Amino acid sequence: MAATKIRNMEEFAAVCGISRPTVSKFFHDPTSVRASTRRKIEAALEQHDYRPNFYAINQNRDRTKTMGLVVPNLTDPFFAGIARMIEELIVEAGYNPVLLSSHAGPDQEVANLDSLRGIKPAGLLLAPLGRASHVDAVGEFCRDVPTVLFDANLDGVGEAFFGSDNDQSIGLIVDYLCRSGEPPAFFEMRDPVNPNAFRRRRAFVAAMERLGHAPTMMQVDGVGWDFEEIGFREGMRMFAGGQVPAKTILCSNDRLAIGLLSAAYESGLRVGIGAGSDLRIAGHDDHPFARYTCPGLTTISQDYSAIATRSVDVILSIIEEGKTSDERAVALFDGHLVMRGSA
Amino acid sequence: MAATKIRNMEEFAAVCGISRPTVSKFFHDPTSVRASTRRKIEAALEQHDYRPNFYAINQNRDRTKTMGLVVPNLTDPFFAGIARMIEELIVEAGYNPVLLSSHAGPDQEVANLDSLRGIKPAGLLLAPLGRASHVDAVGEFCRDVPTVLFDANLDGVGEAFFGSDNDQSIGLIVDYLCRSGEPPAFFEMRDPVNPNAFRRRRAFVAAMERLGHAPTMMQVDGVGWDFEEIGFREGMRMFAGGQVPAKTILCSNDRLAIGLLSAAYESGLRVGIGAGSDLRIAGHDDHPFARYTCPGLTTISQDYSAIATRSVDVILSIIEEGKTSDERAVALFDGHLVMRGSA
DNA sequence: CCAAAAACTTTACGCGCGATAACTTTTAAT
DNA sequence: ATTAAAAGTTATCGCGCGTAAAGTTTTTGG
Repeated sequence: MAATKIRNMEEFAAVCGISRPTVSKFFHDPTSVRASTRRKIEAALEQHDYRPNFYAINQNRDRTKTMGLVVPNLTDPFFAGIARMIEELIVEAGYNPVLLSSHAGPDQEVANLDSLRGIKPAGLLLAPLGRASHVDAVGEFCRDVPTVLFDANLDGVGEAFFGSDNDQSIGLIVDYLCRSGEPPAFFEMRDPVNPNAFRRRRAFVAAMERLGHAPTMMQVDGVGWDFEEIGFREGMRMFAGGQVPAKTILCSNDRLAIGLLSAAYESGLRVGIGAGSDLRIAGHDDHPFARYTCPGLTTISQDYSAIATRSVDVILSIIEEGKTSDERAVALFDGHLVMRGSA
Repeated sequence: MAATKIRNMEEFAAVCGISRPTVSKFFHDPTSVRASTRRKIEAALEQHDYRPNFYAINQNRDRTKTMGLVVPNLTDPFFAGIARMIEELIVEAGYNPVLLSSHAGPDQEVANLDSLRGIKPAGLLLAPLGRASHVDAVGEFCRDVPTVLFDANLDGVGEAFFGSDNDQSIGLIVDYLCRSGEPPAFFEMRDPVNPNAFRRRRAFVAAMERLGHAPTMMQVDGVGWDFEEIGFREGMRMFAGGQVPAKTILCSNDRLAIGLLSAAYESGLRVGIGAGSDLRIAGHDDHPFARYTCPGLTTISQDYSAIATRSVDVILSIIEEGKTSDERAVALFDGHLVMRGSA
């Protein structure tokens, strides 16, 4: 590190012995300059730790090298996990991810997009709140900035959508549960905040009817994102006095199931598939802790990796090659059954 | 929304019927202009949705209105939770939080600080990786940007540190465990990545010796952040054949305990305080899922709220009032015992 | 070795805003 | 009503970089 402090690209170019426009080109794309000049610049870079002013670079750009990444709730391990995957892919592609969480609701979702607008992102990867989202506001943003939705769809919003096929996955686990024991009842929140809940409800009804069973719904009260608490509280109520309202319960998501399992344990009920068990409980999502419930939670694992990869691939190609097709790409990936002890 | 698109502050000022410097003042601080002109501007704002160019604003600033927030691992619910708390406080104070996770290790921690440097943040709230951190690089950053550490301390780095008093909290739970049953053995990773592990180890030894017991350490192999997996795997090994290496096990953190509880269950051992129980398991941190383990996990809840509040308060006062004292503020907050069924 | 192509240099302008100076108008206090 | 203080106006500069035009040097290929 030399004593001379470099203030701007002009000074740095002087140190390199190269003109400023060429240095500017170098920072835009190192391969666009002659190998010999590139070496000179890189040599100078090692001695003087200069970096172009981030704000000056972007001031006159319509699009920057930042990429928005907005998820419903970062404290939900599912979204934390997929956000991390996507973040890595974005960084690999040479973009700068800006991670925001809409946990406070649709207003914050819009606020997130609003603050992103000021940053002029090259694109946005958005897992919307879903039914609760202010679709108009989100849609308007998508008209200005290339956007790919994932996890939850909003009809016609964004250039593409990638998520899980709830019909397939719920069908799969309903099939399994019916085949291996009594048909399941469906445990969910009456008025859920999480995006895919309604699709799963419909998928459950469809799957049960397909198999010739009347669908039993267990819709519990509760607001917000504290699903474990809701599952636990309503479970305690259901199981009061050792009552079992159904021999098999399929939860709309693993976090509800985790609460329900805990309630069953507290109520002295044995959950599992063994002979002495009182009921079976299954979930959906393959939550990071689903392996460690007691017993382990039988569930559906979503293909996070496929969702993340496709989402990033598509947003990048839209940004870098322009919109190639008029069609809105949609792909739903299959979930896989993960059999553990609980069902 | 009017048809005329506003391109810059000049045009917007014209629409307002106000001069540009005054409009500039308004955006810097709305109360700094006369109420009548403020109304004019706000009226125009409702019709033309103009926002000052983010990059142009910050180009000539040494310090911006952004605040760095760097944590070791966002997929760890503990850090996700405290990050969210801090984020809210930062937003309330009128700053823009930039959230980064150092999950890939010390190199990424430095890379995070490096990319923050380009953004010229007003300050940084840093939960460092701890022992693994590249202390020199982190320290150098702190000399340029006001920084408050939280959760884990690095000696002499940053303007202040706020965290939990591991001596107090471990002492508290060791006391409780010794008083209510057999003295605990300490279950931890031999070479932990998480910040406070070593302090807790020392605190455990000290607490046991204070009570006149020989400290029993159970140090297991395993690398990375997948603590539940490590706790489960090593638990299964320990409990093989129904063996119980100790009647009471205190885990270095809840995530290890969650894995261990699961292993105990799988091994047919009954965890709890009841008469028929085989062993007791306790943790530390009051993980969001600690309530829902089977049985519920007895643990220590850290005072997240105090840590978050103080950290933000101090960084704000340093930024806005300058460094008032030469002393590096340090405060350790007490943990509280949360008694559940597991111990 | 020579011509064409590629890369580089010099010069100059613009982006959107912050900031200041010098001057004018409005407001508040006597 | 008078006057000083407060607020607003006009004019102008600078920030660090992108970018384009015109001219010069270096590289490449036959």
